[in-house]
Amino acid sequence: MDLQRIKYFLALSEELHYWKTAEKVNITQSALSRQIQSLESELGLQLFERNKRNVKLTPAGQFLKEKWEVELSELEYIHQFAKQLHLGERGTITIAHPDSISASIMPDLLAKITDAFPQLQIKLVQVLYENQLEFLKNYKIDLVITRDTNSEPGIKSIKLYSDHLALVVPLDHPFKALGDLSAENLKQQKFILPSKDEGSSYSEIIQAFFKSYDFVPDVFLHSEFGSTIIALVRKGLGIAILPDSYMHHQSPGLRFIPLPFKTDLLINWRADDHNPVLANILKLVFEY
Amino acid sequence: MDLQRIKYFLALSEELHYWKTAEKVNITQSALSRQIQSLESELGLQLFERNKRNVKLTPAGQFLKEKWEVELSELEYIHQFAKQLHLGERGTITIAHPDSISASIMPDLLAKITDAFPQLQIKLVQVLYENQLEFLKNYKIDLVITRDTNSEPGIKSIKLYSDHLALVVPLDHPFKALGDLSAENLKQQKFILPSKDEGSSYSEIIQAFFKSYDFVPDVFLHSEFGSTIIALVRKGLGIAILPDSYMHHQSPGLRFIPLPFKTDLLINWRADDHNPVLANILKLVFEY
DNA sequence: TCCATTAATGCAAAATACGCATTAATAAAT
DNA sequence: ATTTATTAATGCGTATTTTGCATTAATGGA
Repeated sequence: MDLQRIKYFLALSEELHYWKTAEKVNITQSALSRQIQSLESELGLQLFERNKRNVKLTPAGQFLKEKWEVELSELEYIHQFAKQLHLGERGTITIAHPDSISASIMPDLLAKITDAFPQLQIKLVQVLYENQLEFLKNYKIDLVITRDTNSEPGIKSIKLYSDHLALVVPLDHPFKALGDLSAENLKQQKFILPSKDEGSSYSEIIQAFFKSYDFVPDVFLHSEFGSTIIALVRKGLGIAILPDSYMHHQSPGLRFIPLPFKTDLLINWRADDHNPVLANILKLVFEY
Repeated sequence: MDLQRIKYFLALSEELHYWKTAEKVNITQSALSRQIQSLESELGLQLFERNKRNVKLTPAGQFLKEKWEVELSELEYIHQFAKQLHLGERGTITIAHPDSISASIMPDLLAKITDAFPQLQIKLVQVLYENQLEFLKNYKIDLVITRDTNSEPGIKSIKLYSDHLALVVPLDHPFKALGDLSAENLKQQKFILPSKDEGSSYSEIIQAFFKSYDFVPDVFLHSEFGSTIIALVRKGLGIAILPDSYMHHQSPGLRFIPLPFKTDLLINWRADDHNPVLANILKLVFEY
């Protein structure tokens, strides 16, 4: 059963006149007549009561007219929706990102995405460092922003941005600028640091920092969550080293002292993921 | 867009294998391949991600699979329903009938109808004598049972049944049988009769009855409704002449004395009404 | 009774769909 | 690295379906 036939039927059911209908739908009267006939024989019922003079819907025809109008418009909507999925203008994508950029890069990126593709559904999730690539491979997430390069086959990634590291201290702390730091006074500080594996390259850079002052820090506490670390520093429980993206968070009472160390942000996705939504988002990211 | 194509698509979306699917739907792999291709080009989107080795739904394909499954089953249901309308196994018909047969012929007839066509919706309405044919012509009712022949063009009718008239008296009334009636004692009775026009031929028969005893009745009250008349007779307010179908009503305390007069019941419908439901009901009625 | 209208139909041409055989890409086996 | 097996796509000739034109036949109105 061709949907075009149903459209012809609907046109005829409005006009109730073969000639006029045929003209309106741009076929000949003979073609229209046969289309209706084959529709009737396909359904095994009569759609119109007709003689050489009049055309009138049967009860079954009337019923089908009403129902088919609804079904066809539903189908049209469905096809349009599917087209948007195809173009990557609709659909869902799940993104994992580190807490550190939730107030800096992420809002900008998300604004850009929703601006370009307002129908897109974006799911943001927090994924522990150790699970990131596994979740990506298992289709639990489609895009993950990390601070660590990966060498997995099948996972593509590109550098998105470079962050400076910063020493985070309370406002009333004696450290005001990079020059205030020395091996001696650093030794007297209590440090609150990220867990060893919250982005291993990031951890390594922090180690490098301590090494440059040639001492082993007194680590008071490890936390995986930057916002927790910031709260602890604000309460005066210690000082921290964080990517300076955190400066964009609402953090009164804190001073960020930039350090000459950088940490990269990378965006990762499955190489074989052909979801058009992903393609569109990557396009936006690359423009970034 | 042919629905058959969508069915092929759904089959392939289950199997995800052209050969197996083609075999299952009884076409060659080449035909299936082209069906899917033309479906894709019709929709302007890709349904499957495929190379020479693997077949996989795209997001749009996955979406359409789910939606089309629903739509197709809805359409199937609709077509089946329409088929039943065509066969007159479903649909609505509005029937008007006189009160007199609501406890005799009507229950039998309705039982027969619902037995043969359990899906049919029957609307029973009361229509005043004077409106019966007008309502029938104006499509307010489809079938009307009357006690009067009609000569309207475009209205067909056949005789359904013949009723005897009966004299209706309270049990304690001196009239016990037809022999008890005479011109003298009839004159002393108060009569409760139907309105002059509640089926004119019926009225005429009653007039004929009185004429046969050669007197003019003392008519205490006219009513269009048989059940009202019966109630009044039971209360002793007078005696009545009614079709003996009323015997089938629950009417304790009454005696029906059959009279040698008959009144016909006719069933009427529009000659040009091709509603299959009507045809089915008439078929049942004719068997009656 | 005649005329105008109009849905159905015979027929040939055009368009479409199909099956067969083959090709080409790719994953698995050696 | 090379071979083999699998399998979706495709070229081509055939079969089927659909179309338009012209005509027919039924019907309501003058």
